[in-house]
Amino acid sequence: MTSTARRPSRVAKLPPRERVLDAAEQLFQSEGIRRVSVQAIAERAETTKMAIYRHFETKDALVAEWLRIVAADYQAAFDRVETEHPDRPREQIMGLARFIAEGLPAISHRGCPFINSLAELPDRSHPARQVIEKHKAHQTRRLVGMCTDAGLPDPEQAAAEITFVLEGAQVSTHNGSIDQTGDRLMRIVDGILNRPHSPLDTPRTTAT
Amino acid sequence: MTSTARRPSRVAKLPPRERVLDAAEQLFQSEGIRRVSVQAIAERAETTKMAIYRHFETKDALVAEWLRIVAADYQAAFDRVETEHPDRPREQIMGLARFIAEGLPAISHRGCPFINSLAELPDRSHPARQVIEKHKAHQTRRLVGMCTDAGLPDPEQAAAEITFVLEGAQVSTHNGSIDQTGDRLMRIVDGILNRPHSPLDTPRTTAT
DNA sequence: TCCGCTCGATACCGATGGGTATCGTTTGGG
DNA sequence: CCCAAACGATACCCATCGGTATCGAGCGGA
Repeated sequence: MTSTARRPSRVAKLPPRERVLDAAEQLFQSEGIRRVSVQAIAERAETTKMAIYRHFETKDALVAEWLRIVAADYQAAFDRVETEHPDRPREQIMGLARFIAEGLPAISHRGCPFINSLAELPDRSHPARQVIEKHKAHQTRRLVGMCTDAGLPDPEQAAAEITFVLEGAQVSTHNGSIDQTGDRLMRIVDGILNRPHSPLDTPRTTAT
Repeated sequence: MTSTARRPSRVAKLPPRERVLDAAEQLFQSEGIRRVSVQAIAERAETTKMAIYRHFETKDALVAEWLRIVAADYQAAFDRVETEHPDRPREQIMGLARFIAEGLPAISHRGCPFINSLAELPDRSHPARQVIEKHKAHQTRRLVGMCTDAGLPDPEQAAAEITFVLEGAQVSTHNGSIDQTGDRLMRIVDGILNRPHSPLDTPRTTAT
């Protein structure tokens, strides 16, 4: 999840812009956006506020850039499961579920960055919001594609169900209302993929 | 969801404390907690900041009180479906799902108050956090009870799945990544309840 | 060598916001 | 009728925070 492997994450002699993004990543994730001041980011990045404003127009721009990076991490996860399980859409989806499930412990204190940012940025005009919406739309499209490839009946509905479950698992992990969310999540997704789709049964509710 | 039926919601000649709670409810829901100043609440309630601080120790206490009210609304929804469908746990659960599904359009701009508050209040020690956790735990307990009564194999797992789906539907509605979330949600919950439980699969607690 | 860019440091500005003090006015119960 | 409590209004204090201005030190390239 928080992609601690992307960059050394050890603030060292990286160029300041990278150090700032590293620091922002850590602080935004653990403390939230609005609770973290630019000053705090500067200190954590071992630089100054001025240096930050040389690289980013405003704090909002920095937030948007951070979310772009997080989105790229998720995209990378999609890419990885696709290359690891070529032409095996079911295993690709299970790989995605595992990616989320394994990230759950890391977000148990603090939630999913997208969900949190959505709550912290009510303005739809905020640049970060557009990053999120674009990312989510792209992710949904890709998941629907996998469900289609997996031969699931009504792939859009299946993608919706998987999305709901993935998001919900993160929320429930965050508020601690349910235990063993990782295991439960894997079992649920497995159940969705291996559901016996009785051909007589399907024309029940107003399916598309 | 936002329970516009609970109180007149029309700021009139209610006692100031009620007017403050009304105003806080509307503003916190639509704008978020941290973006709403006490001053703004006072203006909306047609009173002053001082009057607010006569009834609430701090802003945090007001936030907690607001969430207590929201939680009570949800509890009322539980009570309602139980009395409307006595001894029919499946219909009770469907009623809950419908309660959430019908609330989705109202939260399409802004998300579920609990999820949002969780994101806005990272401190586990915040009084509002304890309200949320207590409420979520209670809700989970009740849902597990319904699943048990419904004779579902592994009721805890079923309750987890339903919870995930309900939370996820709210998140996905908020970020707009999926369309027709209400219909999809109802179909999913229906599928969970009417799933053919293969008798070999789960020799678990065959609770009544 | 010298020019220009980036970097670091500090001080500052203006706005916002939580919370308090004060004072005059309303209001309802004994 | 009278008093005390609650109310409304205003002004204020102080901390935080986004963003800016300035100045001097390093540093790479021509």
